Amino acid sequence: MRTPPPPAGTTDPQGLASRLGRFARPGLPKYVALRDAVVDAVNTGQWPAGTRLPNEQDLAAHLPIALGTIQRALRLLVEEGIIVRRSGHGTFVAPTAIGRMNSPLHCRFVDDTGRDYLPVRSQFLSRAEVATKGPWTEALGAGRILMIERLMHIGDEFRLVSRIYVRPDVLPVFEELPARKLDGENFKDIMWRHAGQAIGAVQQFLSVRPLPDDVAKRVGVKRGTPGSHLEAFAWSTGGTPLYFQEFFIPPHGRRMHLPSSGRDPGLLADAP
Amino acid sequence: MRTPPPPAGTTDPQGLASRLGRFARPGLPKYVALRDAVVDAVNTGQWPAGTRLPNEQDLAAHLPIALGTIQRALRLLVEEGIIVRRSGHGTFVAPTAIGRMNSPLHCRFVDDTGRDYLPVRSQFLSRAEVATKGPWTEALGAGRILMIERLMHIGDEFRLVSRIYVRPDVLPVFEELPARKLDGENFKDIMWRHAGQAIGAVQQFLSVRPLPDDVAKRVGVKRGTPGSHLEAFAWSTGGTPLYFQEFFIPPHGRRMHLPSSGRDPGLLADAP
DNA sequence: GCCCATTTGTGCGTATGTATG
DNA sequence: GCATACATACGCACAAATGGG
Repeated sequence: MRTPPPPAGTTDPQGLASRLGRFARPGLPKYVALRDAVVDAVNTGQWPAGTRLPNEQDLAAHLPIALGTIQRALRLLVEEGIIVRRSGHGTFVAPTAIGRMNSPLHCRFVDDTGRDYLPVRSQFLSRAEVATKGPWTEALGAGRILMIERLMHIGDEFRLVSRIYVRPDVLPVFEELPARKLDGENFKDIMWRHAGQAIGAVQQFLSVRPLPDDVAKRVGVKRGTPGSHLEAFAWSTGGTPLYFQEFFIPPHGRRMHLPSSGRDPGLLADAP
Repeated sequence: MRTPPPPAGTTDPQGLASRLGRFARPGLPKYVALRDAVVDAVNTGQWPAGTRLPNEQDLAAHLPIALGTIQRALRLLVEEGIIVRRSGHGTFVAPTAIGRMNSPLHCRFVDDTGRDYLPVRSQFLSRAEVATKGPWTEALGAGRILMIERLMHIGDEFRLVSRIYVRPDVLPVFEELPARKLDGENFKDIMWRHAGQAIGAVQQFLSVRPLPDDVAKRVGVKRGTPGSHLEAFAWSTGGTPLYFQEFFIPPHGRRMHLPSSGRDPGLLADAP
């Protein structure tokens, strides 16, 4: 009998072994394949937060991977914030593993307590193929680019406009899904479940200038009101560009929590 | 004869061995000690950018550290952006190693070419001990806190106000240095040379609201003009809080490049 | 184009130390 | 004290990338 101190259940090495088979490819380092297998198990919801992983010895015994390599994969997962480990205790899926991987950049506005975020509701505005050049072409390269524009309602306090640019050949979901599915809360879940890739690096740029007229109208401020323009580029851990996203943010009374690359320490309360 | 393809010179394992002695302490993992020794050599300017490090075999042969452990330290340094490595080529101090470590968050505004930053000139405004509570107390804890306020001139185009909060017991330089030394270009160099710690994590918050009146006056915009308020917390790799910094940014025509945690891929031109 | 030395990158197996309950 | 499990370290072998002859 094994003791599962935190919530949730445990995981058997066998299950991971079969999963590993789907990710192991010739040329791909084993520690990457193992990481991918774990990420997948977490992403698909099969290993909810708090799930206990087998210990290092068990993994090394039941997988065709040496202990040192196992450890390297686990270190990688810790750095990415997917799992947490405690000496003499065990290895567990991190409390917020899914959210951290899936949406390093959705709108997080800190509430009055400083320990939580305001609820966000997204409203689909438009989806279009863009042919013009812009920051998105720099990042995503040539080829077809799809833009999805949404209006984000932040805790019934204010609104902002978000535009995300993706390559439909990399993320076909965006083209295939009916417009109404692009609406609502679970946008990001849908999105990264289909991408299946973890974000490796994020680059962000901020400018402060009058909001475009159409945006000002959407978010309900006077024409010419200055606001923040936040641009973000995201790459997978493999280095392939994933998306370009821009936000037009009118003046408001909240603090927006910007994402950092890789492991995100979370809110200040539980900072490193 | 060894061939040093990039600029600068090479390094001998012996020199590193003596340096390592100053960092190795009982209880401290060897890979951390080696990392610290390299960081120190780079920070003190003794290994300028492009300096070639000995290869893995040499290091393992001349240091009391096994190859696997050497590799772990070098991986760590790569993740932190201190060194760059190329198979079959060698290990070199990264082109911008100092800048990246020392100032993950100084004002970087992209110029017209999109490949470089505008020149920044900083002007000392005031230094004071703050007793009031604020975001800085959350991060830095109780105890004395020193605030240094500066006016940053961005490429003769506009100005912004920067305030940095530190604990004088952690970074005594800030208290000891005469005010005129806190002025000018080399502020950040002075600063992190004395800190000797690499930044491990950065957390950032953005709000958009009217600039405080005193700030508006300093940067030369009308009272009540909305601007961006950027707050940043930085921790060392060890997890101890290093500083809290805030920027008041008026509307302008440039893109500010926000720092990301850990290794920073640089400008878009040389992104991953 | 091809071989070859150099150097990094990956993987294995083992041993030992340290934190936790 | 004791068992468990993570953490560090060692030494070796081989694969893959690079650059020069």
